[in-house]
Amino acid sequence: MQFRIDNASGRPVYQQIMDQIKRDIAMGRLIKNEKLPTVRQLAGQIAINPNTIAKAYRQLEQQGIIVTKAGAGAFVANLDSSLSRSVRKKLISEELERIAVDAYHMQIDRQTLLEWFDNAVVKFNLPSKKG
Amino acid sequence: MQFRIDNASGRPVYQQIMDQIKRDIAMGRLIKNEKLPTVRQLAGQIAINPNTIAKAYRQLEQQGIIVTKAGAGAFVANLDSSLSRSVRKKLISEELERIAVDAYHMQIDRQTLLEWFDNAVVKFNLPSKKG
DNA sequence: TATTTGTACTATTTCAACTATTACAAATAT
DNA sequence: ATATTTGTAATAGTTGAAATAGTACAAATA
Repeated sequence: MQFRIDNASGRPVYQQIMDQIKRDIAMGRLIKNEKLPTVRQLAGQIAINPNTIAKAYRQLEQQGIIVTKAGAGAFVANLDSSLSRSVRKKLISEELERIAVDAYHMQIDRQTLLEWFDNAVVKFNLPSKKG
Repeated sequence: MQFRIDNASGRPVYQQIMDQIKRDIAMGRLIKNEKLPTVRQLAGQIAINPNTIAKAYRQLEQQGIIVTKAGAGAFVANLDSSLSRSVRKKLISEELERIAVDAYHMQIDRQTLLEWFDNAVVKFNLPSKKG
């Protein structure tokens, strides 16, 4: 598994780890029950402290995205969003609105933004309705 | 002008200020050349340090969203995105992809996400093509 | 039974965010 | 002119998250 950490991005390393694992799962590069790198492996590979990886795994588990077993390792969990629809809508819509504001100030027209949106969404395996 | 600061959100206060000003402009609540609250006014109203407001204004000016004149105040600037199209596309697309990943893990289907996207975009005055 | 694995804990360092205060130059009002 | 208001700059200090360093422990595995 390949990781790319950008120390100049301002984004905390443990969040970059989380981002990339979530992204790989969403793109189908990591599948259900697949084993993730061990905490110590990944810490060695990226050359950072094991605690930072542990923090990322801890939060991913809390979000229900991976399952960890002491002694065995960390594994991709089943999809199971325990958040209510209203909470999910609120979280996603806030982000979407922030993007719309940025698009306004960058003078991006509606059609172009929709095009970029489609390009982004098509990369991931979102279910279709009733799917 | 009304401001709402959430100290528990984890988002820095100066960014919350920026968010709300950018949002108000994008929604047409603040129009070109309109005067913003003074640094000291706003600091008093929100009960935070003037430096924090100054930081927000400084960055908004750097982004070309407002214009400031010492002695006069801060004003809404003309729309003028100096960023290249490729840079704008990269910035926006990265955010859109992050949302798509989150939507995947929340098991949000394509149609629903598009619907939420439309709801978000319609709130702001994005130009139409050639507009 | 020895090793590997995730977890927990404490201590320390680093840095961004924020506060507090003072000072200054440009714009404005009188 | 001159006093006031404005954004800006600078210094110093506080707070909290992020990350490092090291040790220890219990569960799973070989």
